[in-house]
Amino acid sequence: MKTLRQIHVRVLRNPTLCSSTYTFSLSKILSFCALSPHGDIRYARRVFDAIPQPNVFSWNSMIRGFSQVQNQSREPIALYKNMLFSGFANPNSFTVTFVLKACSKISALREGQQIQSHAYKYGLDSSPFVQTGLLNLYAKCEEISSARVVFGDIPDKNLIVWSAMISGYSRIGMVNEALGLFREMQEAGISPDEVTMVSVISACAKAGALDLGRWVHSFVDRKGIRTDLVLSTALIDMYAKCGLIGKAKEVFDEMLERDTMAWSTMIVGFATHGLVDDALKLFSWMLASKVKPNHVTFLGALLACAHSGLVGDGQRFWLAMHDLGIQPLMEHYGCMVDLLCRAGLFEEAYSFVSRMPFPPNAIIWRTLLIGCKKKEFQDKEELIADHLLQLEPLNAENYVLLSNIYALRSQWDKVSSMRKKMKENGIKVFPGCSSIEIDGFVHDFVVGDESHPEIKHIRVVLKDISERVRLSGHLPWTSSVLHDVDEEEKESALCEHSERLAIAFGLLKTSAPVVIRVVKNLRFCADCHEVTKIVSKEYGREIIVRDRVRFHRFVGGNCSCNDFW
DNA sequence: CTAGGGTTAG
Repeated sequence: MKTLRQIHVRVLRNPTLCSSTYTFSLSKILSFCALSPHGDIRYARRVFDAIPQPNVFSWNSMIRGFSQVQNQSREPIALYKNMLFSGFANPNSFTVTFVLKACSKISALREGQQIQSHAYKYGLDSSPFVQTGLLNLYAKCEEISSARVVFGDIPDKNLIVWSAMISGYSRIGMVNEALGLFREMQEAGISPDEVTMVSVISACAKAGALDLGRWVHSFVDRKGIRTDLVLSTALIDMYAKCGLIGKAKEVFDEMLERDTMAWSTMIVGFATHGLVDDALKLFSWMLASKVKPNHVTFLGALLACAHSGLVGDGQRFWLAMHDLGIQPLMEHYGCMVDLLCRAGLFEEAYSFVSRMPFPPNAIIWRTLLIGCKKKEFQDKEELIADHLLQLEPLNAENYVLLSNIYALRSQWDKVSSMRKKMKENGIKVFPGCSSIEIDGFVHDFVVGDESHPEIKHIRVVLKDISERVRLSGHLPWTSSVLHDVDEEEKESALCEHSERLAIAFGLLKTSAPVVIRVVKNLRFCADCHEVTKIVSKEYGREIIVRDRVRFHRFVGGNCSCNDFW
């Protein structure tokens, strides 16, 4: 920049330059300032403002420069609009590509769609870069069916196009579609590279698809695909999320360089497995290796503390975070509230929430609500319930949670008033869903859905499990698979129903550890925990259950995670 | 001067 400023001064002071050379020099200076990692976008802006009629190259440099800066803004879109208004330069395929990328980064769908129509108007829609830009815009905005339409319309699909579509499916958790497309891509004769594989591995992680994840890992090795920083991080996350925390650590140890995300992924992995010592040791090692922790790293550390009741350590991390200038986000507050509630410090949790610098969200209120289940904290219940229902009057989860707490206290009038409120607001319960991977295919189990081709066989196994649970002296769980029950009973049986289905099906077919992922609205309640223990013991099978928060590993009827309550 | 990738609280 220092040298460039000197050149800039010489250009400005040189009276012999003709106007075209002058403009050309300024646009070269501009593009350096806007695009080089050593550049300065504000300097670029000043240079740009001094060019009377910037050409398309200069506009493009500015648009791209502004979409490269750290905190995303609408500046590239504003520049694009100014370009059209100025009337001196028409957008070309580069312009459209850059501004579409800027739109995807901030999920500006409407603007992106307008740019799509400009692309047609200026005849740029045949450019492969514009096509990929559009595909990626829809994918990033989670408009996956529009993305698929764009994908279908691209005649010659190259590696980048396939990767973008697979990544789109993977990001929103449409795992089978992502993996299906990966197979189609190979059938079409396109070889995947490390970028494609990251999305495929991430899809396996989201699905808890261990068998498939392992196959993909060996595929990467077999094809000689470069295992770079990002790919290794994806592998760590996949093994951690599929229950093989030891394998995750192996990948981590083999890495030649590790950035903040790699460390954070490993720390969060340990924390969700209840391996608190490993998580916190890794955190210190990270600091010693001079890698800067970010907000996710601290979330992992706080998570570890919350899961093991380390209140003092959690509070020290909280302060350390402030010292490093990292502003706590909603998630960090949520983690602290959970930490305090689990340790039985409900009053502290409540006053912590009242001191928050921004209004707490529904998750925080729900965490508090679960924290005040103990009788002595009952007085705050109504207050929290009001906040929750005001914030999310249409979320069935809140009504079910409240109704269950009232039932716990035998306040049946309040239970029925919750039911009444739900009916008045026309709220439907979102069915629980579990999934399990067998032979590389992810089976989803949704409450009330009996369409699985092997449903009859599953019922036989369920009955058998039910019988074994009864024989070990426990009451069998309520299940609408086995009996017809009315709607209200069905609702309370949601959790049991789908998890049991998944477990039963897993025991039928696979000898690998059974990983069950609970997707929505469920928690791994004490009842499920008990039944899983019995099943693990009775069937002599290792079962790994992943609820939304962490892993529980059952061997011979014992749960090895040191969960803290 | 063009397009695709990893971690995130209950």
